[in-house]
Amino acid sequence: MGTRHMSQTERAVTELKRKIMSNELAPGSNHLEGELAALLGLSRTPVREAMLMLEAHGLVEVRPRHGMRVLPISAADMEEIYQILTELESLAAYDLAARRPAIEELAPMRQAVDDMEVALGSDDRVAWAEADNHFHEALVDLAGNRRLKSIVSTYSDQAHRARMITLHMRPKPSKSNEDHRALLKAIEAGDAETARQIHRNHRLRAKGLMLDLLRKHGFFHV
Amino acid sequence: MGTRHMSQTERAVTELKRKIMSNELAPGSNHLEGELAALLGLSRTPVREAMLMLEAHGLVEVRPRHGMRVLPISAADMEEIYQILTELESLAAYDLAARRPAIEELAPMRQAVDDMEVALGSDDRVAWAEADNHFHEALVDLAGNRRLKSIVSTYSDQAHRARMITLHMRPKPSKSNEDHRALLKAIEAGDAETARQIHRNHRLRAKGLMLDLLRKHGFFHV
DNA sequence: GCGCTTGACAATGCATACATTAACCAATAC
DNA sequence: GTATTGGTTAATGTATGCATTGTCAAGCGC
Repeated sequence: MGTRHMSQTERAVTELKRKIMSNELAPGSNHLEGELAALLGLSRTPVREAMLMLEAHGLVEVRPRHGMRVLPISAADMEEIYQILTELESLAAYDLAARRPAIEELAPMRQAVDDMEVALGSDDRVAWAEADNHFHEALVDLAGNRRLKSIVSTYSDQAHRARMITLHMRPKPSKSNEDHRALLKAIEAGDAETARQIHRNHRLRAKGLMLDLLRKHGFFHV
Repeated sequence: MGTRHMSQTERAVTELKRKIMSNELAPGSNHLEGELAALLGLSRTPVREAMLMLEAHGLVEVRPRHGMRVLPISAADMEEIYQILTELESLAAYDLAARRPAIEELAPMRQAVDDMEVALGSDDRVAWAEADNHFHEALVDLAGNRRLKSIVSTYSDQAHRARMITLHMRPKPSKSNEDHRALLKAIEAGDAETARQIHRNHRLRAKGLMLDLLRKHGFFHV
């Protein structure tokens, strides 16, 4: 891996983000600049910069004298996030369909759907989730709005922990795969409005499902 | 003013942002850490942090050895931004209407519309633009999705310079005021879907108008 | 004249030093 | 027991120092 030319700040961001996403740094926990610097084997300066970046990405909150606090994600937070993702990804679906992409451009999306199909067959939820991520990522990628892509990526990261929790509680995600195939078809047909509707409904259903699970299982925060 | 308890970093962010928004720092211009530190009378550390924050807000790009570059905003950038604002503000309109706010909650929006009416009468474009900002700000504020509010605020800032340029080229914004009144009515009636449509159309029209002006007057960047 | 190499310079990335000040705790007053 | 005050401590905010390294340009070969 090309960690050779990474700045210390980047290293800190990457490493801290990994630790947060994997719950190695527990939601709600506090971490002082000095601690983290020692933990990562760096001086406070790059750690401090990394903390500010993570704060900008909504993963932590920096409170003077208390270090950074890993933000818990409540059901209410997830609702905010899913609403935003719903609107923006639906827009991406619309735009992508509207610009009538060449068939081969859609290869990543097709690949992702195929992978999801396989994962579904062997009930490998982790593989399925990964392919699902690829699908959504390819969608906003191909839509071509760089800012939209950046926002979606930020909030997908925030949602990551919650998705991992509900992954094993939800029913087999076969309906999702149908949605994805249908979306792909609408995009291929250049039917922008249909693409938007399909994806919007897909996201709305996913949102409802996730929130139900989070609330039912008493996760007021993650 | 409470600039007393502001950290130097905050001061730097505020001041640099002001300079960028007012074109005191020209789009496309480059500025080294050292220069800015001297300019603001600080050491490089808080300036450096401020640069990173402005980069996170999409106003500048930091390139090692070249300092920060004030990002020009092209018509293509404005299109991206307006698409995002359209979707998210329309969602805000929907949500606000759906939660049937108390009449007095909407006072800021009503006030903004009144102010716009007055400004329109005396053809005071700057005052009109300010009131328009208040209206949109109040809308996303009242909708209650904090993340949505934060995104909209970020991208509104990015659009600021372009809006200021087209402000005096556009026709008298009377249609805007009609839209705002209609939106307010739909929200009062709790008619979420109508509110969404009205605001979406409002934004789409504004987008088209602005892009036409930018392109017609040869502003490939601002 | 054009492109490549080389070397000096200077901007940066990071470490560290230091003053400030908020948080905590103990002791006191009520 | 609770609230208030004052002192101590340590985390931060900022400045500064220094090694690294990318940039730029002059000079060289072609």
